[in-house]
Amino acid sequence: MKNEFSQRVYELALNIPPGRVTTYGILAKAAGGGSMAARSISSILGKAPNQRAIPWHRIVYAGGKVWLDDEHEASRRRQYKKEGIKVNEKGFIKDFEEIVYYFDEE
DNA sequence: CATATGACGTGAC
DNA sequence: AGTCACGCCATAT
Repeated sequence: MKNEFSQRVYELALNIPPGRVTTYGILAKAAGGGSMAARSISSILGKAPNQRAIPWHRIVYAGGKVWLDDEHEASRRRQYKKEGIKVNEKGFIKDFEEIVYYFDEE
């Protein structure tokens, strides 16, 4: 069912290991859709009731680009540093290919 | 059922 | 690397 998708997305999002990151595309694909379903991810998680439990900092753009927000940039960088994730000044994750999580590592 | 929206992806410049 | 236009998908109204 379609509802399965959103449920799966939610589960996967919360299942991202600390110190690792994933992209909207990977998440969407792992949930049963394609890379192009990334839009729905933000739609689903963005409208989820308990956003407080959603690890947004572990969900990045394709290529390891981190979502930048002038207001909460400092706190986000702090979380990344806390998990050992290095982020560039430009907002790109250092060694992205090494810490990206594809949900297929078992 | 049609339209708008969202923490996106991809390709072109 | 940065920006733009267009495409894609699930929800909300």
